[in-house]
Amino acid sequence: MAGGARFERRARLVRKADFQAVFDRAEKSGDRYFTVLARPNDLGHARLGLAISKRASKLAVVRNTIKRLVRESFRQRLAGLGGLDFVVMARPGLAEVEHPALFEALDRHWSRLVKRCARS
RNA sequence: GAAGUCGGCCGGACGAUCGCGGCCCCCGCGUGCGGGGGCGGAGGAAAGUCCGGGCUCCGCAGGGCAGGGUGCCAGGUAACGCCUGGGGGGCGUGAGCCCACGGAAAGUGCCACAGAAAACAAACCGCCCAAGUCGCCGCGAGGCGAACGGCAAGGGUGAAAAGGUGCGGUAAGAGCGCACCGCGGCGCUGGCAACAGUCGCCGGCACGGAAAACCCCACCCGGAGCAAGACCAAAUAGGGGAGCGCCAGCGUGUGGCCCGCACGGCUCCCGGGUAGGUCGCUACAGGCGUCCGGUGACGGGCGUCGCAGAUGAAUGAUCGUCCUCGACAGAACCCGGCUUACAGGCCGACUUCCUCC
Repeated sequence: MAGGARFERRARLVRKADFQAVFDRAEKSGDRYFTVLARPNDLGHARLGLAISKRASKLAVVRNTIKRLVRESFRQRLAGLGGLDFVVMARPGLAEVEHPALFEALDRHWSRLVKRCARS
């Protein structure tokens, strides 16, 4: 389909070991909303893992909303992300921020991390 | 029309584009993936995890102790700490609302501050000198005074001071006596019962509060939980399953302990079980409609519908239009309750007041 913005299932971090690998050796990019970790894989496409803790918000509704927002951003940029594994963590206070601002912030993280991983 | 009480219901809508996970059908092949089509996809509280049950495993849940829960009566229910109806007490003009509502004459302990005294009563102020006692006066009869004497009516303290009011009574008083009220016991009547009664008899009254202090009484409760549990199965360690049998000791075993119970021996069989995966996993004490029984909770009959099943965890993002500008908040095995949160709105029944006819 248009833009090839599909996947999801295969584009997710599923195993505990996969998460651990990213946490162990990763490029970091952070701001006041998110902390994003990235690490190259050899699959030829990007994968996303979410680690939205209760510290970000104690309400399940809010955590779900954040996850959906991050997935949506990831889905739209998927084609340009290459073979990287990402883990996104949210910081407290996210709930009050407007969506467009969060999308912009995530875009910055994606492109920054893609550049850094390409260099190394 | 205004104020209020109770019960029930809804919880942004529509469209476009891009997406997510589930099931069914068709096609393709490399048999779990791709393509196409269709159907559905969070809540009234999904929440807190406070009760109750189903389900699963464990010794198939036996006896006792300990522990926990419940607590007016009757009914409903799978069950309950829930619901309905009734009784009692309290609040409100009223519709209605609220109540851990068994036992304090089984025992132990407690009742702050204040107060003399907080439960075998007692006596600070006060009241009284009739008898007895003491002091003073008098020849004497007697008089006056008093507390180490009598009293508990009045004052004062307190949430509460040992029935209330009146009359009699008395030195002053007191259920000391009487009347009425209250209280307790027994009976009778009504009610399944809690309980009630203008009822009768008896008792002058022996009954302060608190059981959300211990406790007593009655009834109930085996434990753990879907990370239950079953199956497939890399790695690693050596054990696991079935059948037959057992006197005692000892050991082992999900329950806090004891008893009881099972296992240990022999024979036969062979895989084991972490990562990962599959099942459990959604169909039901089910929803809706209707009729019947019941004051009601609810029960029964008939018809009809199929209503989320994820597992790093699916219901979203963007844009447009509209309106009364959108609260609290996200399923995780499933139900029944309770409790708590909640913008705004709708419907019905009833109460009080005002106005009009």
